[in-house]
Amino acid sequence: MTPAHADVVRGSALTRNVSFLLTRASVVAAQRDNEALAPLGLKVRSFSVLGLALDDQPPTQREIAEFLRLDPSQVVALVDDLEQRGLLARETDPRDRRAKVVAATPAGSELYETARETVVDITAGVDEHEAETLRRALAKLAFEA
Amino acid sequence: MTPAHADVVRGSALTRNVSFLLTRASVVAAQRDNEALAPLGLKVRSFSVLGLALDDQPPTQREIAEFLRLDPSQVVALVDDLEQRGLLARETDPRDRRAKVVAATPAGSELYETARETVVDITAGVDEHEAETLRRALAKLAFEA
DNA sequence: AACAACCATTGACTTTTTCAAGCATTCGCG
DNA sequence: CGCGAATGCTTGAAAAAGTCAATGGTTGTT
Repeated sequence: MTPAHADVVRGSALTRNVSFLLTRASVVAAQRDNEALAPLGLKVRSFSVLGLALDDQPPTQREIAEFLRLDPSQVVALVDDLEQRGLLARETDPRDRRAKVVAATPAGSELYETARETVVDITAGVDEHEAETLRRALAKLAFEA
Repeated sequence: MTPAHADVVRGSALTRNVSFLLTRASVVAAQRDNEALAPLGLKVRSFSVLGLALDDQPPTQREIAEFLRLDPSQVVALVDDLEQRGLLARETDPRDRRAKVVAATPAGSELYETARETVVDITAGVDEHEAETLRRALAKLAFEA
């Protein structure tokens, strides 16, 4: 076991800084999730894209980019990868032929399901009421743009 | 105003995924903070390092790396920059001459103070009780390694 | 019909992240 | 004590992620 060197610093004012806690928590979560998803050939990014593509009314790439706060060009790469693996498909939006709707294939939704089981819920150590307040507060911060 | 394209996707299951909310919220926060800090020549990273160097018992680079979850080599670059600008100083730790203790200079702590005022508190729209639960829950997630 | 706005894509470029190797120092153990 | 393993900082290279401008096809507006 590492002798918790970080404890020295634990008393820092940063510990009460929500921005800092946010980034540290998200890094911790992302590292864990990426590790869990690696065997499936996914990362949190591709996992999220797959999840969005699963919707009844699948999103366009632009919507994905906005939702995930990515540059559209990054979405291209993500979708390219998942499409080549047969996990989702691009279709030009009939209502706007510039846009491409991204929908998961059966294989994609199947993989997503196993992936979802693989990723342990991060709020395991938190009680349900607290977890719910957490979700609500985070959602507020995440979508306050 | 943009017609909130992302709303289409707002109902996605991801919206209840804490990991996702965490990363999205932290990206939003980081972008805002970076923007606010830019005029001072700081980013959230350097701001954090400065904050840690302000402690009564200043940390070593290794401790900074661990606390910020960065690779030690990244800390080198950060400290290099801040040191060249006279905002902090390296001193070899008398108790372990391999390690270098990083302490803020007066100029550094002054800049940190103005920086702290510049960065608007992200929990402005959240009531205090909720903010406190948020902090507690985030801390749990952030340090559960 | 013409023009501006918009989506997806490409390519270039910068920044961030991740690794491995190096030197100096410390620690544990014989 | 002395020797090898481990640790802390530093460097440099490679991979990944982020940013930005330009292009082709399409839409919407005038």
